[in-house]
Amino acid sequence: MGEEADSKDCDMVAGDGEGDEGRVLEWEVGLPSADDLIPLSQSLISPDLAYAFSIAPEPARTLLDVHRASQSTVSSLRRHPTSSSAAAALNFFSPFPSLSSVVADDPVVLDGEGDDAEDGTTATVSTAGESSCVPPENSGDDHSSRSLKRPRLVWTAQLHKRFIDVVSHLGIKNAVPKTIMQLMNVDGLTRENVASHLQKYRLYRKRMEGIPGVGLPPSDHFPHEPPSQTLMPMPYGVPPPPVPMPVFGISFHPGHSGAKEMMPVVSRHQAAGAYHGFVSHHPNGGAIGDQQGDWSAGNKSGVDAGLCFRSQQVSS
DNA sequence: GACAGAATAT
DNA sequence: CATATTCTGT
Repeated sequence: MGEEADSKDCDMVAGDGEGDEGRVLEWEVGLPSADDLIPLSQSLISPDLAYAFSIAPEPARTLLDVHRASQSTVSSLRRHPTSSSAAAALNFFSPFPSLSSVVADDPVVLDGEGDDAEDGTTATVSTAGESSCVPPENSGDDHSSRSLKRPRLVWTAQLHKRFIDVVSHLGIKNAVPKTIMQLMNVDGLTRENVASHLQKYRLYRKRMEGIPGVGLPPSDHFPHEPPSQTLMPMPYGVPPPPVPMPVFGISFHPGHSGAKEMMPVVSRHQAAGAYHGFVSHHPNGGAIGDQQGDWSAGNKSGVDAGLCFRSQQVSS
């Protein structure tokens, strides 16, 4: 109906070949170099592997596809000036986000259905659910993606980080499920997913009110504030996998017999698994110093290399 | 009705 | 315990 909004501000994506002019180096800190990334044109998994797991061959994706998806997301976000405050929060999208690693600079894909880009930069979420990657075609009656129960979402460290980033940017006040969901830009992530997590997050914070030693993030903040690191990551344990866990991963449920089907992705970026653990403090427990794990949200350098989410939204 | 948030259920 | 689902109030 009205393509008025050009993606003027969006052209800073790496589309212009050597356009170093438009690049913000700060954003690239910690990112793998171009050489480390798997080219978009290359599938993440080998054909054999794909076949073995009955994974449909991915359509070739180009940078354009990625950009297109990214832009559509951004523009769609822009189109909804939600509220005043939320709009303000969205602001950091266009001009010049000084964020180090928040939202939407890369579209996240949740659900490997097959029409979204997926690469090193594109985050992907991973669900735990049925064993194999490919859900049986659905014999008979199923109406594509509708009425299908999605597999349980696993909040990986990456996902959680995004969550935290977004929440901290919005400020607790504006951090409501819908907005968070939008800003996280994770395809397939639902409002209830976020709501549920948010609920937990809030509980966690509440529990921690007044506890010295650890700073709590400002409950609210102003329209434009740089991503102050003053946020309170829930204890997400992830960062350095003590044990060699090179694989990247799909977080599968421990429910399935030994079939540990992780994509033997060669990525040397360890991709965190699910976070393990909230601190379980007892309400009246005296000792609160324990840090069962700390949510690795403070991890600036760790750019979300890959969230992997595979939903069994069989279409077709 | 859509949504947020809390309460339950799995 | 982590998430999902359901319920309730706005």
